[in-house]
Amino acid sequence: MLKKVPKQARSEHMVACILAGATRVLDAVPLAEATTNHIAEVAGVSIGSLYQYFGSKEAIAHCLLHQHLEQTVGLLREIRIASRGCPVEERMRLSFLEVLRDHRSHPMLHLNLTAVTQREDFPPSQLKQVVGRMIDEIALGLAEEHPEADPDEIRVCATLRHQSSMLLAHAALDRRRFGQDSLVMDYFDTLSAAQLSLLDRRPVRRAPQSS
Amino acid sequence: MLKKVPKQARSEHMVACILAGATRVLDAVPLAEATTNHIAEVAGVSIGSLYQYFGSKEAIAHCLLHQHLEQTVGLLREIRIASRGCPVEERMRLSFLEVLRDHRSHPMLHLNLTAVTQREDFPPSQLKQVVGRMIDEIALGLAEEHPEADPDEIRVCATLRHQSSMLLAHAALDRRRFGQDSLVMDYFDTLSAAQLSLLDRRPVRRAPQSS
Amino acid sequence: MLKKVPKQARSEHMVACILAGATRVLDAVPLAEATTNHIAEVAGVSIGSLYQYFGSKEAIAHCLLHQHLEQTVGLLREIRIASRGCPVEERMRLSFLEVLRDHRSHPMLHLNLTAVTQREDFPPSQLKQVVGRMIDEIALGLAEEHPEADPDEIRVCATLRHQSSMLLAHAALDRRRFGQDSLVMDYFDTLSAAQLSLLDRRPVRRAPQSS
Amino acid sequence: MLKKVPKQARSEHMVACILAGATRVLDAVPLAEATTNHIAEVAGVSIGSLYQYFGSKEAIAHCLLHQHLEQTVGLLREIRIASRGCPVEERMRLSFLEVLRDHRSHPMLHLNLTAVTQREDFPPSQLKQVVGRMIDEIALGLAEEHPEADPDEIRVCATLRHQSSMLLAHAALDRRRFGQDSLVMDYFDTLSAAQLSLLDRRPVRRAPQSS
DNA sequence: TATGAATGAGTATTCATTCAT
DNA sequence: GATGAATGAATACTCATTCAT
Repeated sequence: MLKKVPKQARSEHMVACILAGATRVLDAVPLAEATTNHIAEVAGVSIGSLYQYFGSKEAIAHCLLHQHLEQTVGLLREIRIASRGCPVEERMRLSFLEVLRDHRSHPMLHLNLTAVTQREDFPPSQLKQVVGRMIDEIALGLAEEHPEADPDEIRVCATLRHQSSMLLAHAALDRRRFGQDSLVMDYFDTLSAAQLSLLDRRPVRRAPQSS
Repeated sequence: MLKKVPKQARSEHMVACILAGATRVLDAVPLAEATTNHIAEVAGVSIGSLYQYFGSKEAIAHCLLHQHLEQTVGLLREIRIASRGCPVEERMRLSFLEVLRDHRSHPMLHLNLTAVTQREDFPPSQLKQVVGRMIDEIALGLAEEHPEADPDEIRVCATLRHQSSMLLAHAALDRRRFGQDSLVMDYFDTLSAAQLSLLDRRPVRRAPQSS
Repeated sequence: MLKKVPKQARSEHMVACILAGATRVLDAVPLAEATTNHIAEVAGVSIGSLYQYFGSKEAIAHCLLHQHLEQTVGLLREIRIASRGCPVEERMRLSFLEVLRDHRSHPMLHLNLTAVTQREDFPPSQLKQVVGRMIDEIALGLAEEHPEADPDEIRVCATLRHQSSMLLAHAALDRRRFGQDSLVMDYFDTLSAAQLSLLDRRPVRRAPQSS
Repeated sequence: MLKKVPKQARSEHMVACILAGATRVLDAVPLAEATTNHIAEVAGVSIGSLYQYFGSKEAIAHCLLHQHLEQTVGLLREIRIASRGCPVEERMRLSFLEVLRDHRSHPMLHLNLTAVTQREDFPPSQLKQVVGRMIDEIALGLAEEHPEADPDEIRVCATLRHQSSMLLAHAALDRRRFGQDSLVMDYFDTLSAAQLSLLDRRPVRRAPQSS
């Protein structure tokens, strides 16, 4: 990802500055419209230095995405541990609220980073690993609630939760549709319950309570 | 939308070619990276001709989106009319399968068109109208099933269905995660039932705090 | 000049329309910014027809210039003949007023046509002839006043008059400098007198009357 | 005027090269037909570098015009100071010879720069100031000769002198008409005397109607 | 190592001109 | 002849990337 691993304090600070600049820039314009010169300028770093550490514009985006995923995984772990003992719905909701908060603070950024992921030429290895760790973390949470469930099934379910949380959080950014968060949370609760019921092998389909 | 309305057969063919080319190109790369020259080349049309009918790169994307939405609205209507008498779940599923098939045939394209929609400078009127018609069409389907429901509530529900169908269809594109459609349909059925139950005012959620 | 000499009434009308359109367009924008499509549109003629009669954009400008010079030569002749018997200054002034009026009615056009003349690749023969006739006409006027003067000298003087009249008329278009025509005419009279004195072989130089 | 002020020696050289190239190009073709790529090529500089310092094609022309006017103002000042004590005609002639020499060395260039001035969208401030300084300089010369004259009248006269010098110098470029400079100088002397006499309030005109 | 000047391939768009109808 | 759709070379300008200082 990084062209050169920063060893000295100065280098580390440089890389941090560049990423901070990139965060600000990519939170305002799509990656394709963001220029490296602009990122360097906002970062308060010379364009030459930027290329000392990042081989290309995409490398910056990838690094940012990586950094962000790592951060989120950490947060989710903390919440999982801290919320032990709470009712399921509450635990699910707490995690999602964290994701939501994160998206709300950098609306465009997440759209951009997701777009990077969708590219055909998306580079695998490094980033796939972090996504994997994210799924693992979610799976851990589900396993705590359903110790009896098949691990494979739990992973599939975790993957779905990850996907849908991201999608819902993105959608929630559109204030025109989701004016109030209560609507989003309602939606989330419904989704979440449905998903959990899938895990219970007792599908909700066909008007369950109406019988 | 179009700079000049094609009158002769030749012109119509030209516009069709350009849109076909744009479809192929935008199904491969994000709009920001697609070049007008490339679109023209793939369309087998000179760049000058492209600009004879479309004032800008964005105009092409907008036209494509418009065309596609119109098509989908039409399909949904046909399905709604043809499926009268079938059980609810079946009707819902038929519509969604259509959406899914469409996404599957042009995976990237839909991602791109959605991205266009998210742009801040997204132009209103023309396209917003078609999105409106789409919601209306979904609302009609719901109203047939719930004639007693409040029209406003139906529209909200229709909007949510539209959103979630899109989200699910997008997610389903990721073959790495949804290898078999049965999984997607399971997911859809669950979601769909949950949403319908919301309309019934009998939420699916298990043990909400309100009890 | 013309690709094809119009023979029929319809063709002549066509050419007239094109030239009228070109006049309107070139009176608004510099030749380099005027497009043939725009000229055709303003002329109410198809672009294909325009190229039927004029081989290129420049051909139109040249034709316009030619037409205009012919017209001016004719006007100057009429004035010369009609003003016989008037005092010299009056005669000179009458001619210049005609030139000035013409420039005032199509300010930009003259600037443009002059610019065409200045081009390095300005084509000779045809247009040079008309300019020659213009000089001849002016020379005739001077000869009537100075029958005793050497013909060659008269031609040089006529050339100077032509040049300076054009220049002065152009300059007079700049209302910021020449707010009132009286100033222009004052200037013209001074110039004119100085030129006539050159012809008298009694140069004005060095404060003539102050001695 | 300049997008970025050159600080290092290298940058200054770059800007100098670009302006030199632009001078050569604009001395051959009208601004509208000069391409930035061509200017860059002739200047031996990459197109990117050109745009590093000049925001647009027009910016180059304006800068060139500015530079040239500054230079001329400086020259005229030097001549005025150096020629103190010489007879009036001599002083006037010396200044004009300088202008003439300048035009002769870059015939088309001056035509082009003047054309730039005539554009409707001609930007004010910066360039207008230099033109103002030019008039001021000429006025200073006149004031030395006519200390008793009204300052306002001197400025009007200076403006006229500036105009007519330019016009005459432009006209003199046409070697077909002004084969020898003696003719131009004769013409200039006559004009100059006439103008000075205007300032003396004793018009040269022969037999005006006011007598 | 840090800098930022220099580079030039690449982009959207225009417009003179051709030619099938 | 008249039309206007089609063409594509050409243009102004941008920006990722390199490299001399």
